[in-house]
Amino acid sequence: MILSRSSEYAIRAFLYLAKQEPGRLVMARQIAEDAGLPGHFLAKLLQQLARKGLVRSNKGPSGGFTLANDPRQINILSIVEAVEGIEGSTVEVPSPRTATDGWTTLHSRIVDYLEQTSLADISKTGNGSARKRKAAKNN
Amino acid sequence: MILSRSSEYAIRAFLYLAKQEPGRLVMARQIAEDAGLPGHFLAKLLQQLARKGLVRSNKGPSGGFTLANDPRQINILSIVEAVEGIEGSTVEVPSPRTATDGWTTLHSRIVDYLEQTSLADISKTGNGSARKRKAAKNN
DNA sequence: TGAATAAGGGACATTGATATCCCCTATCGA
DNA sequence: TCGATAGGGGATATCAATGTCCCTTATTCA
Repeated sequence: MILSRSSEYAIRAFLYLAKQEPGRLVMARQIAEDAGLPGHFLAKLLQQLARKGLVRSNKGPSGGFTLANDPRQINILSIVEAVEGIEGSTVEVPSPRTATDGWTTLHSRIVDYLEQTSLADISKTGNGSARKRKAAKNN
Repeated sequence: MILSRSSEYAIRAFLYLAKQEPGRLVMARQIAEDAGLPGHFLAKLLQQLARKGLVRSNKGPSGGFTLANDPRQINILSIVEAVEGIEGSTVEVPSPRTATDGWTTLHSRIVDYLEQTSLADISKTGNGSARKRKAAKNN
C-alpha cells in the first residue's frame, strides 16, 4: 500500500479542513462523519497533529480543530511525517553498504515529491487540476 | 511509511538481480545475504513474483531466480502490485462520495510515477543519476 | 538411480498498525 | 459555579504485515 492508512486519514481530514472557512473550528467527530473516517482513530491522529503544531485545537463547547497554516503552506510530507514519524521518510541504511542505492534513490524521489506538493495542490481537484511541474526537479 | 517493507525487499532484490549478467540464476539465500534482507521472507516474495511472471525460477542445484524481462521494461509499480495486490494502487472509494477527491489525486500521481519509472531508471545511481523528466506528465 | 540441492507452499509466531473505549482535563455558557 | 461539551491521553482489543520453520517437489549430477 502506498502510504499508511493513518496517512490517508490525516490527509483526508486536512483536505476537509482546508475546505472550511479559515479558522473555523470543526470537531473530530464531525470531520470523521463527513469524510467517512473512523472517529476515535481520527481523533488520535488529530491530537498527534495538534502536538506537532499542524492543527490548532480548542477544548470545550464550540471547540474542535482547524488548520494551523494556509493550505498552500502545508506540504504533504509534513503530514505524513507527523503521523508516521520521521523513520517513514528517512531511509536507514542498516549496514555501510552502498551509501546511495537504487532503493534510496526511488524513496527520496517520492519523499521529495511529497515535500514539494502542498495541500492546496491536491485540493483543487475535480476540474482540470490545479498545478503542474513541481516534481522532476530533484535527480 | 512510504511503500511497505515487502515492496522495499522486492525492489531491492530486483535491483540486485538487475546487476547480474542477464539470465544468471541466483538463489534466494544468496540474494538475501548480499542485499541484507530476511532470507525466508524474501523467498516467499520471490515465489509470489515468480507466479506473477516477473521473475523466472529454477529448482534444484544451480537453480535460483532471474529477471523475466529487461530492467528497462520493468516498471516499479508492477513489482509493488505483484507483492501487495492491486488494492494497493487502486483507491477504493467506499461510498459514492466525491468521485475524484484530493486524496485520489495524490494517490494516483504517485502510482503514475511508479508506473513510469523503470528498474533501470533507479539502478544507475551513485554517479550523476540516469534519467530525468518521466513524472509530471499526468495531471 | 539416488543423494544433494533449491524452489514451492503451508503452518505458525511475532510484531506493529489499526481501531475502540474510558476517564481526565479544559472550556464555554447558563 | 455548575453542567455539558470536546479534546487529551492511557489501556486494551483486533487484525494484517512481517518473519520463521518445516516439509514437499522438482532438478541436477555423480
